Amino acid sequence: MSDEAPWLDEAEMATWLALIGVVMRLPGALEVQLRRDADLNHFEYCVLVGLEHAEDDTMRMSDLAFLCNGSLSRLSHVARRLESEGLIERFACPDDGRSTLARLTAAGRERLAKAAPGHVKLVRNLVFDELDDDEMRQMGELAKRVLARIQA
Amino acid sequence: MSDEAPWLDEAEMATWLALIGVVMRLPGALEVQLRRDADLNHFEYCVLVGLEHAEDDTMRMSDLAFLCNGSLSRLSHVARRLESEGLIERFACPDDGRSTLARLTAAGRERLAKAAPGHVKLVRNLVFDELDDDEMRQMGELAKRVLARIQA
DNA sequence: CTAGATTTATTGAAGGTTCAATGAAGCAGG
DNA sequence: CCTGCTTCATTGAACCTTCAATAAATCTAG
Repeated sequence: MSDEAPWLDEAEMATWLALIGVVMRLPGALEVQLRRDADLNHFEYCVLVGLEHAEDDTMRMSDLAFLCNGSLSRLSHVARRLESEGLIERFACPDDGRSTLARLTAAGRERLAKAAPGHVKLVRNLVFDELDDDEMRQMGELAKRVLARIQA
Repeated sequence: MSDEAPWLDEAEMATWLALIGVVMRLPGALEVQLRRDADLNHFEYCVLVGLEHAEDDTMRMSDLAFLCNGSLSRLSHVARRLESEGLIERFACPDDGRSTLARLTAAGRERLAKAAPGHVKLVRNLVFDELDDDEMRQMGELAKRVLARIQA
């Protein structure tokens, strides 16, 4: 932990305000579309996408929670809702009796299909259409390095 | 709204995952410190900081909500809590009968003083210590442009 | 001038997230 | 083995945010 200069200078403050602005506003912007097109919030969408990209559409709860950048408790509550809607199913892990596996159902895949096209369009519209290829890669690299610190 | 290519290529996806990771995890990381040091969540902290930087420590509710990247309804609920703790006070705007002004109290300033040093340290630790000056400015510029799209 | 539209703010209800507690399953050392 | 420690997951309560409804003040078009 750094232990120096008390506050941020002008350039740092400008950067921080822009970053925190994106952090605070992006989820809400994404959720408008997801709610309208597929009645999902952003975290629910991440869960379904995470499963879709996994082997056999199946993943351990705790791995899924990490992938989706949420707590296990949060995922557990969300999984109950998604399961009650038939979008995922849960079952005991054969290899480790402590673990639960979650799997995307056909209905879950259909729901995802309703959300995804509009979601991608929106992501392009909000982020990628604004950046050229160099800027996009630079943004990714910087975000990746900051993310590594947050996760540590 | 762009209306092209259906999904993100590999580099775009890597960028998106890093960006969304920061977006999802940063608030939680900040709140641990704020809760510990000053029993505030991040939005409450933003409200107090916003007022501290304003003329006469006073700002219209709707301007404050925009500055803090939240809805007016959210601010209204939070303002009730902060006011009941004596950290801010609210009063009618003399110029426009529809508006309410919020002002930071002495107690609010003290509470902020408990939170701020640790908050700045954490922000430096998570973000600015990772970036050199060029990278910091680049990040700020890119975030600013993306934020402009989100706000529009 | 005034009727309707807009801006500003608050409120209650519904829904989602966090936090702490609980418990089951596996692991590690004696 | 069996005791304590760790991992994995769920749960309920408390808390926070969102959404829709409400209402007051201001603006605007005719």
